[in-house]
Amino acid sequence: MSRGPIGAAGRAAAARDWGGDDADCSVLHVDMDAFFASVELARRPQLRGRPVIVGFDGGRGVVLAATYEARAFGVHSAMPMASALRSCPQAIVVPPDHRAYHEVSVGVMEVLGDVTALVEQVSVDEAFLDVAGARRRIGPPTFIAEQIRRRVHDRFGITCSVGIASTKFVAKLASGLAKPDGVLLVPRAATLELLHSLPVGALWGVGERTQAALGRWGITTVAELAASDVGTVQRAVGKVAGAHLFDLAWGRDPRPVQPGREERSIGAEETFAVDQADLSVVQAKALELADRCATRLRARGLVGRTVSVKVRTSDFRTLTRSRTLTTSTDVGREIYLTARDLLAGADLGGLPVRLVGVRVEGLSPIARAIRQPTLEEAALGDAERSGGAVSRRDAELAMDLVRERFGSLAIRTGAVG
DNA sequence: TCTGGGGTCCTATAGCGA
DNA sequence: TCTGTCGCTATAGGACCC
Repeated sequence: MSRGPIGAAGRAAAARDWGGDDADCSVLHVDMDAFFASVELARRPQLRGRPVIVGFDGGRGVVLAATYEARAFGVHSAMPMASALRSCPQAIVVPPDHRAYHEVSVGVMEVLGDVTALVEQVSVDEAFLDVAGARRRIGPPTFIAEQIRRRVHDRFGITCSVGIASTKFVAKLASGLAKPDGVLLVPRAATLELLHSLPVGALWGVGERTQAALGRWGITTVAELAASDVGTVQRAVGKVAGAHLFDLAWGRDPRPVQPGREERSIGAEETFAVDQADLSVVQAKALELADRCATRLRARGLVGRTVSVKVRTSDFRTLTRSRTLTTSTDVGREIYLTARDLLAGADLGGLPVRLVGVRVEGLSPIARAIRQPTLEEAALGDAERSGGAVSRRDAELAMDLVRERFGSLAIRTGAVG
């Protein structure tokens, strides 16, 4: 689901055959092609060959994924749905089904896990593999790549592209160039020639702002970045990012493939169909979102210590406020009460609210954390608590069970005073 | 043209104790 | 004792990615 910063001409030049020397090329980047759209097509073969857009029709939605037939009309992910439909009025719009995508994602990761244990999942539709070990057991990286592609296609009816290189960044670049439905090997010896043929925007971490910042220093291509000195790059974009970009431009990327990275935060946010001037409506939404966060925390056996809220006002400005609790929690009501407090303290300049979000950070496994009683539980006193009075957390755990059995709409938290 | 929702990581700043 | 500073933590905001 990448949005290529590399122009068509640059792509054609860079996507060429760079030779077959795979010595030292043990990093694979596997990336599903138009993932959400492909899953929909696999379920509805009658849509094959037609421009399909995944997203919500009407309202304030954006394009989540588009088939290559739709992309031919200039449609790309993150584009507002309204402008996508102006460019491609004949497109078939399919609402997203995240549960289905998650299921396929889990299956694809299983396929990758059969190759090696060194799999680092980066998002729902992509992962890095270190096949240095698997190579002796299975075969050369290009063989492994084709095997993965065949298995994913046979099992799920979707295609993926694989980049093979000596570093994560170049492997990712290669998978992007291989798209759709291809494999690209970039031998170590060819790395610099490839990199130095690209615009700076091709570097991982260089978006619109960074590109503009580098542009002010006359740097528009990776070759120019590599030719300037580190100090200049650092003055343009900051110390850490500057050193990192300079390294990438010279093909240096020491980051290893890291399996099993832990989650850092869990959050939920929602954009209102119409901007809300009524704070009580915003609070009610915050309650729902806090509840969603808590349910997900409990499902993963995690607790979090910092609660943060995000508010986007009608002028599209975003404001965040956060507070660290004395003890970690997975209780929706606690998260909500903190969020409500933070919302009340935020100065929105009298503007209506477009979006509200709640996020819990500073996560740790509940087994490692000592969960303190909530304020309410503490108020009940030890005797009552041990004597069977229902704690807030127990009540929410019971709700989890009901939701699991009867669906997420079966039970909801009421407005809290 | 009018901008979602899930995240990660970095930077600046401020307060605090040594 | 006063002051500067270092390191740590919390907080706010921003850029970026898919």
